[in-house]
Amino acid sequence: MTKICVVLIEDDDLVCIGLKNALETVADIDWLGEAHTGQEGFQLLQTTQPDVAIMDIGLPDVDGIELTKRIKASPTLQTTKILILTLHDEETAVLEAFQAGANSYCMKNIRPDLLLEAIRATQAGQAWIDPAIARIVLAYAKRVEKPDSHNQTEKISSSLTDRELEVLQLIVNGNSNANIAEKLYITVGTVKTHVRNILTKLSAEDRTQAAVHALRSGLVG
Amino acid sequence: MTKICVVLIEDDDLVCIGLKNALETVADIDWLGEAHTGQEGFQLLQTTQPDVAIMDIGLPDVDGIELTKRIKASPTLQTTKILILTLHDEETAVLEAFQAGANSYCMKNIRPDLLLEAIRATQAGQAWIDPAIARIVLAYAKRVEKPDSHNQTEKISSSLTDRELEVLQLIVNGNSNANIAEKLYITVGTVKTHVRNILTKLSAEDRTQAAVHALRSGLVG
DNA sequence: GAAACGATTACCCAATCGGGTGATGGCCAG
DNA sequence: CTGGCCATCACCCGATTGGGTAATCGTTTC
Repeated sequence: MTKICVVLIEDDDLVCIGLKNALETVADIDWLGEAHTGQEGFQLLQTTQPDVAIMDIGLPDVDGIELTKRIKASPTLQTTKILILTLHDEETAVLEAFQAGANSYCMKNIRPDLLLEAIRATQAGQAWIDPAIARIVLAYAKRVEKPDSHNQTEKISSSLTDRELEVLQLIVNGNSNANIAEKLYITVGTVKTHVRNILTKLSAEDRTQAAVHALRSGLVG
Repeated sequence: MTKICVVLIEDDDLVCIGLKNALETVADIDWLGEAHTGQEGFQLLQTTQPDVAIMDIGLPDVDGIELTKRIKASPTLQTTKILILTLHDEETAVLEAFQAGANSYCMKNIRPDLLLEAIRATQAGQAWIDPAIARIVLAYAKRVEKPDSHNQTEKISSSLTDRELEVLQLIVNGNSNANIAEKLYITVGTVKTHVRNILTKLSAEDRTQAAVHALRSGLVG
């Protein structure tokens, strides 16, 4: 059996040591070394050419997302898979990392046995997404899923007029009635009428409920 | 320890028996029964009110996607999480299932121990996506680019305290400050303080923006 | 041509919300 | 044991929201 060659790029010493101890002794893992900064990490990658690079997002110099882009852009590192290991669970960080070409994404509090599972899946060319992260990606996928939604959403949205949908979208985007009025070149009075009609049609008691309903049902993005 | 109540909706007898044997003996699983058709399954769900419903997509009458929609539309089954277990790894099926509101998605060839992991994660409100499926969802999310551009990567959200998260969840569920106070057995004054802190931490101007942010970033369900 | 519907505007009023300020007690770490 | 963090509560006040009611002006549809 061929071992999986792994390097770690992580600035936190504790995490570094912990992972090394946890993985070094595993039969099918070949621990090639670790780096503490992005620059250093890139050097290490060039010389070791690992199967899987485990990396933090929050590195002191070059962050994990930038490093991911460089790896994907490097002709000599095309076979290296990237496993992001981080504390961040913010939407932008997660999506940016994947956009950059990261293969997998784990939280630092992941159980060691699951991390091992993740490393193997990543090496095999699969994407392993931490459940906590999966929610974010899903929420995103759900939000962009809509260009061709001709299902039950149709019925609800058909009860809302075009103008009302427009107002609803602005509500979801966090606008006050005054802001909406400004953006649609109508008076606040009109906006209030639209909002009231929206609330009635969606059986919502206030704009917050309307926004949540709209997002969950995919009425708007 | 409270057990996780589970039902299975699956037309293939072999898979049915296999799963039952595999899961019935697990300590924290309470096997409430199984159904072989969508109709039958819906009945079973109504009477048993399980924590997690494991279901096939390819059912003879009402398919898993339709059934998922019905569950999500049913007022009495709001707490039931849905774990799709199937052979299908086609993009449309996967995306449709998630759009319908499925929480997790596993392939039938999943290893039993990982399935167990998936059930637990699902019950806990997380999304467990099979690595093979994750690739599809990711590829999709990647393909559809984000139209909304200017996002100033604020590092936030994880700084919310437990209590604040609790309040945020109630906001998303459409509660007024008075309602939240009632449900948490605290006064409105306290709720207002929490809400103000939430708004500050999330850089939101009002509760609606906070709710939208929470939903989008997966902070709450 | 009348009826129905959608978009627009205005006004009043009560409830809710959000900002500001300040205070108390519990708990934990240095 | 002191300072910081968290949860708790109380005020005040201005801004915003949502409900009710009513009116005008186009389209579209029957």
